[in-house]
Amino acid sequence: MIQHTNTSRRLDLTFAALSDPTRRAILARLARGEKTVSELAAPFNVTMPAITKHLKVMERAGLVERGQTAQWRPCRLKPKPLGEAVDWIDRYREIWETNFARLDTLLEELQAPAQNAAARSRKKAKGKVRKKQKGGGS
Amino acid sequence: MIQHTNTSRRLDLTFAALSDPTRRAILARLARGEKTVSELAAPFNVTMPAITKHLKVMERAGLVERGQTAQWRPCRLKPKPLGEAVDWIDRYREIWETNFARLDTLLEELQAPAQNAAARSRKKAKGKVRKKQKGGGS
DNA sequence: TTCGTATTTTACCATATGGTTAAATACAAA
DNA sequence: TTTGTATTTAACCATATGGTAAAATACGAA
Repeated sequence: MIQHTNTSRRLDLTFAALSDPTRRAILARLARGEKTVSELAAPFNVTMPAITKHLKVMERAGLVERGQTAQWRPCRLKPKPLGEAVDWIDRYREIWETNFARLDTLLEELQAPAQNAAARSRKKAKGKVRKKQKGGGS
Repeated sequence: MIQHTNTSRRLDLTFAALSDPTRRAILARLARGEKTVSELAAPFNVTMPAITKHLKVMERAGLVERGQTAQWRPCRLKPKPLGEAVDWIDRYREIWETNFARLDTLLEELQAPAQNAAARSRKKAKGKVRKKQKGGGS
């Protein structure tokens, strides 16, 4: 029946919010600063209620926060869920890439003399992971 | 009408695939190595067809690849879409955090003597961003 | 108070999603 | 060829999603 902890539920909402191109575009524009609903709606070819709905989805995910000044309800981006999403992905990417590195090593061992294979594999296992990320792995 | 480029469509599918807890759990287990469908189904309280469907969603997103040995169709994780998803998020998180840093500076300027404000803001703008990530920015 | 503007709410519609059971398919082994 | 095991397909159901048009709400300004 799956865990479905609070964190898990939040990830559901965050990833779901990110799975729509209109919402991602809204987010991208929101990243540059606070915007009103009509400002957000302008570039898209959908009606206002559609945007309102999208904003609700993002609000539910904790990705946007809204203000109120007169009849305007400006939106601003809350990046925390984005961080949690990245953290989740990175955890498993890391494991996967470790496995990949291990497979690498294994394949190498299969075609190398057996005596120094263990030593070499211990050596190689560092620095292989997190190729793509900006920093060195932790 | 939104762009809806190929990359955008891929992100749709990837984020949608990640938005379900069962699928995330499958992914997590797949990260530790190849598994057959029944192996994957075992820990969950759902029927096999449900798992088959989940796997199709993940396949469509390019997150899993399947083999075939006799009547088994083992699944293995393909991490590339995960990388693309993280890249997308990181791009906008970075912009947002830059804005945040700028706002910080702005607020500071508002309560500081005007003559050295500009100089101070230029100084502070570095290193503020990417708090959470392992490496240094850019 | 009345008008105009910004936004949300209320039906409503079509399609997608996540699940089920039962039947079909694919293959190995007896 | 029959049997057993792994997996998918088909048909169905309930609910969610993304969209609409039209009405309701909230507020500032005249």
